[in-house]
Amino acid sequence: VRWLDEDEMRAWRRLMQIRFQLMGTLDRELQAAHGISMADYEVLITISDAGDKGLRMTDLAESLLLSPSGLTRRLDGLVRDGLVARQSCPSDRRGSYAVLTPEGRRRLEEAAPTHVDGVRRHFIDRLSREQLRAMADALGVVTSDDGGSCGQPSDDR
Amino acid sequence: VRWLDEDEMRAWRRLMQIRFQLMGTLDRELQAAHGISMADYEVLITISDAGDKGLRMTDLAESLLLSPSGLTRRLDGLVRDGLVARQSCPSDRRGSYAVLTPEGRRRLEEAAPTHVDGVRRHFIDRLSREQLRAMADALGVVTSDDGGSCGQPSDDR
DNA sequence: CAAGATTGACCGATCAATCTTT
DNA sequence: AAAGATTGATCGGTCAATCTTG
Repeated sequence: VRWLDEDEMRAWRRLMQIRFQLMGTLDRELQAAHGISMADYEVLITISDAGDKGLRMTDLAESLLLSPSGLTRRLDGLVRDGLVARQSCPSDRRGSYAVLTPEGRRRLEEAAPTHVDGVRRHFIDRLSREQLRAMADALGVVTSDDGGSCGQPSDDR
Repeated sequence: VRWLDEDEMRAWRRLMQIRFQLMGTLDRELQAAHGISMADYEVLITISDAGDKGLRMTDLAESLLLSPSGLTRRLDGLVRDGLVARQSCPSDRRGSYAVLTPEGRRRLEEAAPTHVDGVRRHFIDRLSREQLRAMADALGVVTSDDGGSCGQPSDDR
């Protein structure tokens, strides 16, 4: 076995570390300022990006890397709080769309500046433009084509 | 508000993506080959790194970025499976040490090559040495001094 | 039967409360 | 009292099973 040398270990350790630290920080800031978790924010922004007609449950689950049941339950909370509504699809009555309520859109628009500001303060603005590009390129190599196990929440068995 | 431009968005999105994808892949590979989750592996390796006398629960929880109760429960499983033992501390009878059992050490030594191989295949070996150093440097800037909100001093060097 | 979505059982984490020892 | 660790309640996620529609 070829173990990790010092450079390799440093890169690996920091990647593992950032995953908790950065998300945790952004989550706490968003919660404190707007009472919305990062998980909720990601749901809202994903629905919003899909346009006015909303998004199929299946597609939403895939975007969020969530299992179908996981999505159902995450949506339950947002529906209960009145930020999202389920809207049944006329052409295929099996499916349903998740759409933002006016309240949901309002809350998202309130929260978005806080979120972007957090991403800037804790990540983007700490790096030079060259570092940013290098980072995106490197992460792109890593995330692309991960042996077929990427994307789907439940996959190879 | 200054929104994210294309480069910035790309870096941010990929960082978010990798957190699920890479960990998920390594977890599945480790599970399939040795029946050990990444979570378990991290416990074992942390105890192992602490040397033969083991590690106090509190210190272990801090290393793993886990709450005290979370650690108790994670250890419960490993103790039940015979990989870790709790050993009460003679000088302070409130505390206890987590130590590896011989079986635990054996399983860790079996799993380690698989783990390192996975880290190489899915991350390290996809990057050049320059990319690796740049990535570590950039992540170091991000992880260090995150407003003090999330314990753990970064292992900067 | 297959596909979209939900439900039941369970797992792993957290906070708040508790028990023991200092 | 305060500190180390565990326990009870609960939350958010997964898988397997289910229900409905195509």
